Amino acid sequence: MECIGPTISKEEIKKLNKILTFSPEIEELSVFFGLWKNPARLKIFYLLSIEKKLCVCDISEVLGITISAVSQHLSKMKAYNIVKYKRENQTIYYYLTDHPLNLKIKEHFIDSLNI
Amino acid sequence: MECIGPTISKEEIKKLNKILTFSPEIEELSVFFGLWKNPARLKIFYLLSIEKKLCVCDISEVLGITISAVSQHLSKMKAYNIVKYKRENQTIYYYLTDHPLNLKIKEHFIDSLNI
DNA sequence: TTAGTATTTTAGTAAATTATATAATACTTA
DNA sequence: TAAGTATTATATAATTTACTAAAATACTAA
Repeated sequence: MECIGPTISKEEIKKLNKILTFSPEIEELSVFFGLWKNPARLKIFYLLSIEKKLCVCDISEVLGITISAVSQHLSKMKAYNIVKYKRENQTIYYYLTDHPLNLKIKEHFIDSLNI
Repeated sequence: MECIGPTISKEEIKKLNKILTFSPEIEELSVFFGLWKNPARLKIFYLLSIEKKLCVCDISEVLGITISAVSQHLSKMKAYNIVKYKRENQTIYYYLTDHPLNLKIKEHFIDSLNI
């Protein structure tokens, strides 16, 4: 079905379209939210906010998914600077970064969870 | 590969597992973030925060996607109480609700977009 | 240097997401 | 009531996601 009668002016439409057609900031935000729409990653975030540092193996045990799956989640989170890691002997510990969006997610969404 | 040596105790693992295995709040949050991981829905949200009310046809023009696609996005957003609508003659206008998570998203993420 | 532990990478698959096109529905107004 | 406009619902195809299993890599410590 065609769009015959928009309720805002052609100019307004053109202006808004221009603003939004190429908007890297929105794309970036979208990717960022994409990371949080996954319950496993939300849980990892929650765990790391409590325990400060954990290894892949710990998280795998707690969440009940394979180490491989956890590693892949962490790798995605690492790519967006949500977590970092440091090695201590054989164990690689992951911990949350102080990425500004991280802080917002924690403060406004995670900390208010009633669990 | 098996997990032989977790770095936290069996009790700690069991406790955390119990907390997280069934956690409707996290599932809910996950669904909510899922709504914003889509750039089109982020843009719709942004548009509605500027224009206050818009019809499917307006949004379709601005975003350059079919009316059908917009309608489906709005329907998903409606289901989670992000938008409501009211009919005025033939036109159905959508507008943002004051859902508390809505306000947080707007205040902390949308308003700080530099576009 | 070799065996053992920890983790990542790769490959494959099932499920979810997002878009389009088309059909159906809802309402207005001539 | 019939024609026209606006919107939603349904079916489907393409893409993305998220998991597992197995192979590869990285490091430690005997």
